[in-house]
Amino acid sequence: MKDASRRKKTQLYEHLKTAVMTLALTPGEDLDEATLSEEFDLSRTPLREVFRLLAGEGYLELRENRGARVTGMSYTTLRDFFLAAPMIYGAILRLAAKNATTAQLADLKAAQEDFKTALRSGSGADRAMANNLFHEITGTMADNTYLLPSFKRLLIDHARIGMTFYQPQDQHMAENLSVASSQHDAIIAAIEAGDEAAAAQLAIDHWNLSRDQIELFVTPAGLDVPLGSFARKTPA
Amino acid sequence: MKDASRRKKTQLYEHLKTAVMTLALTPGEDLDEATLSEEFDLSRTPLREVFRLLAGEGYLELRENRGARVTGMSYTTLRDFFLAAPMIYGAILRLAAKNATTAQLADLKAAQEDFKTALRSGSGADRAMANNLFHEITGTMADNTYLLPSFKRLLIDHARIGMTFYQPQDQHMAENLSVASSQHDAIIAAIEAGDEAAAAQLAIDHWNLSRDQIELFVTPAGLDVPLGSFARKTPA
DNA sequence: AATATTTTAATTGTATACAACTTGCATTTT
DNA sequence: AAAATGCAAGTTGTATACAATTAAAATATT
Repeated sequence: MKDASRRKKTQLYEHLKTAVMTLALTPGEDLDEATLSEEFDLSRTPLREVFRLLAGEGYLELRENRGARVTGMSYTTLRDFFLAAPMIYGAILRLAAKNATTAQLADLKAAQEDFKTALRSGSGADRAMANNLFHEITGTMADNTYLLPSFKRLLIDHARIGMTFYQPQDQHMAENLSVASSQHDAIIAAIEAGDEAAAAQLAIDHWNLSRDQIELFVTPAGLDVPLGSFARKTPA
Repeated sequence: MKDASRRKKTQLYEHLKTAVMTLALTPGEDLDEATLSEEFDLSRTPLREVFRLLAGEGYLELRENRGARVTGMSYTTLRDFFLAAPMIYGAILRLAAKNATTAQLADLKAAQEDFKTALRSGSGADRAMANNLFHEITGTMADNTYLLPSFKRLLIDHARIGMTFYQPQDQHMAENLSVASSQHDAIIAAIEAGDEAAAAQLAIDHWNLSRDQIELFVTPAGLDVPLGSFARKTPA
């Protein structure tokens, strides 16, 4: 009968994880122990252990005598993010190209198929989570104890940032999504070929694309068009 | 009366932390809830929360239904370590040089004085912990949410690896320690001058020195001396 | 009326009892 | 004697009651 409890715990864990990454729980939002305890039919003790676990991974922040809240995002977050991400992900993909097993490569290809499916017919959340799984697998491939903590932390906010542009609001953003998909294909090829340099470069390209998407979101198309013109920024 | 409990908790937390870093608790060693609970006069519930916290930071590993143990170290650990450390620490020092406040710089200088004192009159554990504090402060200076998790993870094993050479076994190792101290001074200077490039380079130099120390430990001096000679490898 | 102060309710943290699981030992079986 | 099974002791996980803290409401004070 302990199996049932274990299941409820991982269920809660997964629920909170995806809720944070898909912004169903917004950054800074408070979590209520009592409510969740009832909803997941789990006593407060194991529930709080899940909180600790999620806090350790960067999903939640715990405040003394003041409950748990979703890890916040500020404008400095974005800056820190794009500073660290290319470096860490470059190293991850380099190592992935070096160390990936054939089984892992098969997983990665499957994840990419799911990602493409999500792009075609999924919701924004589906896309963000499919994309997240793809990158998590590259992390597994890299298999470096010391890089993974930062990488996983990056992936959380990558998903959250991504939620803003996985529901593209104009032609340009939509096309960037298919570019992202092509980049995934190129990443797979580089890993399969064991081409470390190419993999590292693709990591950087991939983040540059993300940054472009953010800029398109922050500065919507049309606003930086020459005065007097009503045309949208021409999509490439 | 809750203050007392809070104190006991942080006491336990700090105790386990330093015990892990100084190898008082050896990698892979099992921890006993009941014993610790009695020793620190703390019930099992908060004690297990401390376990979770330490596990999240990489000090401990928790196994389902099978208690906590000190995070293991294998020979692959060293490889992973020296692969990730120069990159992460390079970035940390670069950011430190960019962002450090004068208050933080004062902290760093104080930490370096403590380190020097430890080199003169402290135990191996004192030296490792003083060195650890120095580096932790540079992490605070860098102030990047995404780099810190990996950096802190690195510092744990840096301390543990360091324990092997903070009790130098020959002249060469001893001299390397004073080189390490000079490098700390140089790091302080680079940060104070805001010289990012110099700081980044010093990070790499610092790890190369650590790697040399390890090699001296793994391959003791004298064994690779030409046949027929009884002279020690000449210290630089 | 605006600000302090006290009281009350709600939430978080700890201790403890109990249930589930793991492990080592003894007994049985082949 | 070796392997398998069952039992007992010890350890880990969960629920719940209670204590401490915080937040909110109500009352008092200027």
